[in-house]
Amino acid sequence: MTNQTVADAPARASGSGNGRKYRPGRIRERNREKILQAAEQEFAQHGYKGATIQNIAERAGLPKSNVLYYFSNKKRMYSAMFDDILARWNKVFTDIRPEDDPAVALSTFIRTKVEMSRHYPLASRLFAMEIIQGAPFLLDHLRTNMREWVRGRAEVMQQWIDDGRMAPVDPVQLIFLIWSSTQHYADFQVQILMVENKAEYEKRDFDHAADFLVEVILRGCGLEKPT
Amino acid sequence: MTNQTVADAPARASGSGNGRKYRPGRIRERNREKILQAAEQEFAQHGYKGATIQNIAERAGLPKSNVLYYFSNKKRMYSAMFDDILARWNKVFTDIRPEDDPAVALSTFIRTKVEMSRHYPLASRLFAMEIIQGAPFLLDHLRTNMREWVRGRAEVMQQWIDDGRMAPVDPVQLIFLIWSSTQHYADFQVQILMVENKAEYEKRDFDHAADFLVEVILRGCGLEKPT
DNA sequence: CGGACTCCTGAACAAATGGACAACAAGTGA
DNA sequence: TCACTTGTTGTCCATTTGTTCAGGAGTCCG
Repeated sequence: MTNQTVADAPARASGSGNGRKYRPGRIRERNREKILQAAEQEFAQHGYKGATIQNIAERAGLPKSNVLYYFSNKKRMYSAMFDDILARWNKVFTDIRPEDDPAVALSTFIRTKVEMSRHYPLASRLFAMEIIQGAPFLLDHLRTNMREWVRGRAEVMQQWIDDGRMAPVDPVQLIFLIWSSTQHYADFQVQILMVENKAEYEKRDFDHAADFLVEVILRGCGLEKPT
Repeated sequence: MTNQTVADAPARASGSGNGRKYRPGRIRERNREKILQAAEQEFAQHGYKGATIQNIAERAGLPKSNVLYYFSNKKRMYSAMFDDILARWNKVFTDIRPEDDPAVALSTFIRTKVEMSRHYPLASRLFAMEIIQGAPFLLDHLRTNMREWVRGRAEVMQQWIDDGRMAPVDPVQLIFLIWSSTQHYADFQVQILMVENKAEYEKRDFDHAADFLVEVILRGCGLEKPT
């Protein structure tokens, strides 16, 4: 929807029209990035309504007016963030094909998602927040893109099942299971750390979690951990 | 922590001291309940910062001032809610013992949690929100009660493993897996409904989900679905 | 240098927000 | 009924919030 190449910045800048061509400028890109990063923190922590532009500005180390220069209002800023995040995600997700080995494919899927929880915990929490709040901004995305995505993967899994290559479990539920269990490490980080009495995550924690999930879920699907 | 029998209401009512004994009154209980229910909706949808007393009042069908009469401020109202919810939860959770059958015990655990997602989706979302926001109000609860709870269950499971009654999987991770996968149906309701192209949940959806989870997770632990 | 554009920001504002309070209404036990 | 506690609510207030705006600084190209 929103075009994110040039952003929507000027908003009320002068007439534009047909002057000399002008390079978008590096400053724009740099500040945009700084702000979006700050926004990610703030929105992930307080949700859409709870987040304040003032706070975002402070996190970014800029005056509020400057933030509003780049994103003319709160709503647009919020959308822009999701455009960014969804683009980032789309880049990572690999396809699965009927001729793939189920064990390898599922294992890769799980490990990829755990890595995402590790590298982009804020994005994960942000997404969780948005959904819990009723997905006012992402409803459309869920209804179209995500539904298709799930349908596609589920069909491949069903193929595997029909070919007797894995146990007959509901593929859609399986996707939900993988989503929830992997995202959990990002969304409920605080809870996990408290329960495990740790100050912060280490790399090996994620490796351990991924190993566990791969083992249990694959076995649950009648598969063996790939070598 | 907070005593919830008489609430904190009067706040600035006259001296109290030693007048005649006075019955707490039914009105109090009824309104308190109405407000807490409204608060549950509002806080679950917008988080602590995003929720407004005005909105809660409207949902409860009362003037804002009246709401503030019962809960002298926002923070107290939020805590009171969690006192309620945690009490409700504690009532439901059954213990597990080393001599129990692992398959039956885990199966019951999973089904109970799915039922909770079905009956108290707001509470689940509320809890999720609180954790995502960094658990400012529940940190202590996580660090003490919940940690102990997990430790206890994990010990029993470890016992089962040592006795060769289930596959050697990390018990703590297993608890996280069950938590995340079952809560998912409450917290990410909108996403699931959109992806499955449904308007709302039906009872059978939860039954189906519970059956799926029991089957996959139990098999993942080297167990067989109990009859 | 000069002009055209981008970038920056303090000030101002209307609306919303959490909360205080005082006056009043209703309930309760004797 | 009376004395006292509990319940109700309109009004007020300081602060915060999203957003506008006008003017000024900075940057780039010829």
